[in-house]
Amino acid sequence: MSDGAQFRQVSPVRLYQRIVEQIEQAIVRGDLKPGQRLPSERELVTQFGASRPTVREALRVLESDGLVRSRPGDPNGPEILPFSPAGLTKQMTRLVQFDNVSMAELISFRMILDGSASSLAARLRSEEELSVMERTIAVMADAIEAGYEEFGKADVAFHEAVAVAGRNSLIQVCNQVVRGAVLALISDKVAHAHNSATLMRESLRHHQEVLEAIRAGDGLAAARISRRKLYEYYAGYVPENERGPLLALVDDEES
Amino acid sequence: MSDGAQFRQVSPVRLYQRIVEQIEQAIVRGDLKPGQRLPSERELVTQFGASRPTVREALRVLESDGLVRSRPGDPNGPEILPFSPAGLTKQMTRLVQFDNVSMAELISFRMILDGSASSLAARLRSEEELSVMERTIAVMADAIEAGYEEFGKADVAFHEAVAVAGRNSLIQVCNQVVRGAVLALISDKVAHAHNSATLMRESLRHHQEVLEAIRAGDGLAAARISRRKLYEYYAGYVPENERGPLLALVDDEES
DNA sequence: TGAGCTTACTGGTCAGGCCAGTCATAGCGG
DNA sequence: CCGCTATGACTGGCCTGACCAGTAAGCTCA
Repeated sequence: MSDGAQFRQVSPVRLYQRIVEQIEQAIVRGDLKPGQRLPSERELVTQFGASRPTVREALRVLESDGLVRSRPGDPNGPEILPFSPAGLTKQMTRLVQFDNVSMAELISFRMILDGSASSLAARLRSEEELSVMERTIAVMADAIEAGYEEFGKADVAFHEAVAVAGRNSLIQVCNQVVRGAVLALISDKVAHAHNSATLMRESLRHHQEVLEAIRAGDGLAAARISRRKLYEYYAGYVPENERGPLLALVDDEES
Repeated sequence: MSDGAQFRQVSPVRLYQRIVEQIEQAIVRGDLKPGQRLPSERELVTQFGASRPTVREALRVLESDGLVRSRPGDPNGPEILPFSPAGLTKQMTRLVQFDNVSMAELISFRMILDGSASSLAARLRSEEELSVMERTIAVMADAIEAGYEEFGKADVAFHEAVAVAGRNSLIQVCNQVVRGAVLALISDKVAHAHNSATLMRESLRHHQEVLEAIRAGDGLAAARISRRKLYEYYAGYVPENERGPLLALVDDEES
């Protein structure tokens, strides 16, 4: 068949890439588990039959991908790291900076993710998960006096709990990433503006409403409240003429 | 204030990282635009005051991040690449393989993204965008005889058009990434299974229904149909006892 | 037994070199 | 005059060997 005779573009594979692939696959396969150590650079040199600079290039790439970490003088060699979405966050942040993704799109995306997570949580949550959410909200209430630092942490914990109850770690990770990206863009403005007991109390109330909807198993309401809450919270950072898509999400279930 | 006196953990910054940062920021700032060239390695050595292995480590990291590309013998030096979500895809794929994200979660996420995109598109689409979608559907219809290869391309094009009309490039990119991850997991099974005119015709009909809902401006219907379509298409790849969360999404707007 | 020193490692960095490839250009033949 | 080819000055890919500043384990000595 002619399909099988098609040729793909080739690109020369560098030595260091082969090394990266081997180590990467060993980690993915589970042959190398987090916490375990790689042989020392000089030992890898003999195992791979490449020179030290080449081995080091591979290690630098793996390190930049968040798979391993080298520490000078460590006699045990580079450490295999547990998975972390940090790499995803980095790429996502890059996407935002590069492709000039607007604040509006970012928040729109958060509304979608958070709304979906709440909706799923409303349908799938167990009793224990519900009580975890209640506890995080209690922490939020206590943290109002402690300042935005503490409050923010509890806020994040609540959203994590919702995402967990929604049975979807992708939403969890993406939401985390997008939240990070949003904060990176408005970090200076937000630090003081949100350090207000009034705002925090309002935010707390919104969270409580979401929790109520989740408890009631009302996915639509949970999603709607989540989205509206986010819109009210962040709309101020979006130019007025770009708020259309956001409002479309707020109205989503009502028309 | 005591907040200001808090110390953060420090980690020794390697030389190559400083180089990566500088080049990275130059790209982000726009000082270096895609297509432009970096100085040669030996020139960078003098500019950064580092040795060639160090400069090369930095270049390898940038290359692995998809920011630049080095070609042997190229007298113009490494090329600045246009942004591509390939890095995101790589990280997302890693997330899937590592954190053992299940097929169910992947598809659940696609249903959310695609549904949201359709819903947004229904509310925000312009007439031109509508006609673009119509054209891609026409291409799909024509491609049924040409085999799944062509059909798949047109399929992707339709979803792209919807995402564009939804005014959210994040959805676009994420959807693309997740679709890639799904295909990577089931590529072998899907190649022949989907190469069936019956399946393609059914898929085409589903797409037409989505388009109708978008044309009518009915966001809810567009989202519901999108999700249902994806569920029917992919449910076979998900173990039965994991389909609960997916069904929760299908029923989402009906209860 | 415990505190301090020695030593054998580790990774970080450098200098310099060889090779194969690419490309522009100079010089050739037409 | 034009087109082709050969040359040479580059490029990146890779290697060798070396030095340094750390770490940590083991040894010595009080």
